[in-house]
Amino acid sequence: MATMTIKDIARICGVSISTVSRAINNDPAINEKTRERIMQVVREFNYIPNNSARNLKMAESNTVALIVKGINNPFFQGMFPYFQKELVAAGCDYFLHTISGSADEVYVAEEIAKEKRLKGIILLGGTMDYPDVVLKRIHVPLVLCSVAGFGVNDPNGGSHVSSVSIDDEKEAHKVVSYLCDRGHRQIAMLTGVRGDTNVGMMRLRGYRRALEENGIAYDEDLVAFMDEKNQEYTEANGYQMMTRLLKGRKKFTAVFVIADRMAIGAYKAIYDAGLRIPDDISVVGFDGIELTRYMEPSMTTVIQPVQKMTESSVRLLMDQINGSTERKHLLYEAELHERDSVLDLNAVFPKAELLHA
Amino acid sequence: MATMTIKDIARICGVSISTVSRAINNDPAINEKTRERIMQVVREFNYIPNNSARNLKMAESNTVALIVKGINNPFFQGMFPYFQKELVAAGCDYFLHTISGSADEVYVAEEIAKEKRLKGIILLGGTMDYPDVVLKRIHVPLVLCSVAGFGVNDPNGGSHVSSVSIDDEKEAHKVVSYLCDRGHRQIAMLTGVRGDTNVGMMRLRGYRRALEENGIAYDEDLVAFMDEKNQEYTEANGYQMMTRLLKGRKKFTAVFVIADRMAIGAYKAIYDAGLRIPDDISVVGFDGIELTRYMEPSMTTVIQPVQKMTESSVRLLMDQINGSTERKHLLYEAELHERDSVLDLNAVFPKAELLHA
DNA sequence: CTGAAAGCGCTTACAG
DNA sequence: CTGAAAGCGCTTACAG
Repeated sequence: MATMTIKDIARICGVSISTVSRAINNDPAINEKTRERIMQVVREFNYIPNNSARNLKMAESNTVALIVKGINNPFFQGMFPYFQKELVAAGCDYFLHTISGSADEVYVAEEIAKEKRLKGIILLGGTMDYPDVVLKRIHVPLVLCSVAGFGVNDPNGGSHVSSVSIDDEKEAHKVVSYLCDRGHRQIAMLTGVRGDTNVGMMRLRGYRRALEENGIAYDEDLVAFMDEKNQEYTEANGYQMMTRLLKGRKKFTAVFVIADRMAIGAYKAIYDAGLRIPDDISVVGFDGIELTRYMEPSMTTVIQPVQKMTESSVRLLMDQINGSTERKHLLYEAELHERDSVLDLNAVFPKAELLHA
Repeated sequence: MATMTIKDIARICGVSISTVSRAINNDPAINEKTRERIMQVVREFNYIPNNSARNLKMAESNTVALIVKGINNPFFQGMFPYFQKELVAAGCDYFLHTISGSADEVYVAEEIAKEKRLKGIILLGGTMDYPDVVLKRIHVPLVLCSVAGFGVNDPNGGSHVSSVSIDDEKEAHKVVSYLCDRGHRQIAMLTGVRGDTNVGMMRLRGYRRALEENGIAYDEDLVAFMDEKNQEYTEANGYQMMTRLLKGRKKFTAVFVIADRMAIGAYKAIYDAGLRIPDDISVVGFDGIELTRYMEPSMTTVIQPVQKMTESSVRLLMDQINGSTERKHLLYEAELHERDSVLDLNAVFPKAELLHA
C-alpha cells in the first residue's frame, strides 16, 4: 500500500476526517476516549500527516527558520546549540536550512516563508549587499545575524530588518594594536580578496588604522589577499597565502589572520618553513572557534560573543513577531583572547625597546 | 499587500491560472509570446510559487533528500561537495536536511518523503539499529551511507535498503597491525562508550584482534571509553580521554583514536603533558578529514574513500529509483595514510629489535 | 463533542 | 495553444 492519508485513518476509525485532525492536533474540543482510539490507529499504521497539506491550509505556523549560508563554517556551527536553546526558550519550533554560498538568500527566504508559513527568519552568515527594496520582499520578520557588511553598501539599509554583528573594523584594530603594544612593527595580514567590500575590507581597514596610529607605514607586500577563484576561508587557503608571504622578501614578526581556519593553515605553513610559533612568528586568528584551543601553541584569537549574538538575534526576532516596528542594529564587542601564539617582544628585548624610545 | 498567488498573476496578465502555471513550469505547450509576457509580470512582482501547494499536487518530484545526522562532523562535511556533484550528474534536484543526534531518522525520512514527494533518500551518518520492519515504513528508495552498525543488530537488516560503508573492524585491525609492525607493543585506544554496539565496538574488536595476532595481551587500562553522558566525537572529549590515559599508571608508546577530531584533542593532551609526537607517543586517527594534514606533525590517519562512497550511494539510489529490486551492501576499503605522527621503533632501536627476536 | 463543507495554492488531464 | 474543473491532503469556521 502506498501511503496513508487522514481519510484512511478516518475510515478505519469510523469517524470523520475532522475528528482525526482534531485528535492529531490535540484539539481540546475532542472526547478523550475518541482521541485515544484514533491515536492508537495512527500509531498502529504509522500514519504521518502530510506537511505540505498542513502548511498549505494553516494560516500561520509557529515555526522560525534559521537559514545558514556557509554550513562549513565552524564558527556558525558553534552557534547552533545557542540558537537552539534560545529558540526553544522562546517557544518556537525551528529548523535549520543550509544554503550554498552562491544561493540568493532573499529568494530562498521568501520561498521558505511561503512554503512553511513561517513566523520569522534568522539569516546567519553570508554577505548582504541587497538594497532595502529587495529586503522588503521578505514578508516575515527577519533578523540578520553575523551577516557581513550589512548596511555598508546601502546607507538606508536596515529599515526593514534588524541585525546583530560585531564591529569588524574595530576588532581588527584591536588585534593589530595589541601586536604593536607587544613590540611588533612588521605585521603581516591574511585577508579576503582584493577589493572585498565586506569583512575583508573592514578588517583590513582596522589593520591599517592601527598601523597608522603606531607610526608604521602600510606595506602591501605584507598583506596576502585571497585568490579570486577560490574565495574560501579554509586551512588550504591560509596555508597557501602564508607560504606566499613567507617566501616574499619582506620580513615580519607577526601575522593577523582574518579567520581561525585560515590561521590553522598558516600555522602549518610556518612550521613547514622551519619556523616556530610564537618565537619566530606570532599569530592571531579571528572568530574564536573551539579548535583554536587545541592548536599547539594554543591560538590567540578574537572570540566573537556567540551567546550574546544568538540571544539578541532571537530577542529581536521575537520583538518583530510581537508587533514591534522598531528595527535595531546591534554591534557587540568581541574579546581578544590571549593564549600562547603571540610573543611579547618587549619582554624579549626590554633594553632594546628602551633604546628605541 | 500580503503575498502573491498564481491567481493574482493570472488576473494581472488576463489569462487563466492554468496558463500561468504552464509559463512558470516551462510547459512546451504554451505560446512563447504569452510565456514571456507572464514571466515579465512574475519578475516584476517577484512572484514565488508556493511549494507546499506544488508538492501537494504533484505526483512525484525530481528531488532527492540527503538527510544528515550529525552536521558537526567534518567528515560528513567533506562529503557534501561529492554528493552535490553526483546528484547533479544524476539529474536530480536535491537538498540537505540536517537532523539532531537524538532525532528519529526513520520518522523524519518518511515525513519529508511525504511532504516533498521525494524520489529517494540518502541517509548519511547516525546509527541504524532499526529492525527491518521499521525500515520498511519508508516508502521511497533509500540508501544508507556511512551509517554505523547497519545490519549488525538485525541479521535480516537490509532487505529493503542498500548501504555503503567501510569495514570498521578491518580498518581498525589495519591500524593496530601497522603500529605493531612499527615495533609498538603498548598501544592505547580512545574509543566510544563502553558497551557501544556500533563503530566503537567494531573498531575495538579490530584493535583486539590485531593485538592478539601479535601476541599482545589486551589490557583494558589502555583503553579509554567515552563518557556515557557526553557521547561526542569532539576535540574536548579526545583531550579529556587522552589526559586520563596519560595519568594512568600504564605506559604506552602509541595510541589509536577512533575519530580525527578526538585525535586532535589527544595531540593537545600529549603536548600539555610535556611529551612529543611521535617521539614519545605515536598517534593514528580515523576518518581522513582535511584538518589532519594541517596538524603538527601532520597526522597519520585512515582516510575513508569518500569519493567512492558518495558515488556508489548515488548510483545505488538511482538503481532503486529506476526500478531495480536488488539491494546491495557495499563495503569499501579505506586507506591508512602515513604521515608524520607515528614513530618507527624498529628504526630507532634496530639492534634491540634483533635481540628481541 | 462531531461532521459536512469550504478552501489553502497549486498541477494536470480533458475539452475545445 | 488556452481555459474550466477536479483534486492533492489537510484545517477550521459553522452548524448541530
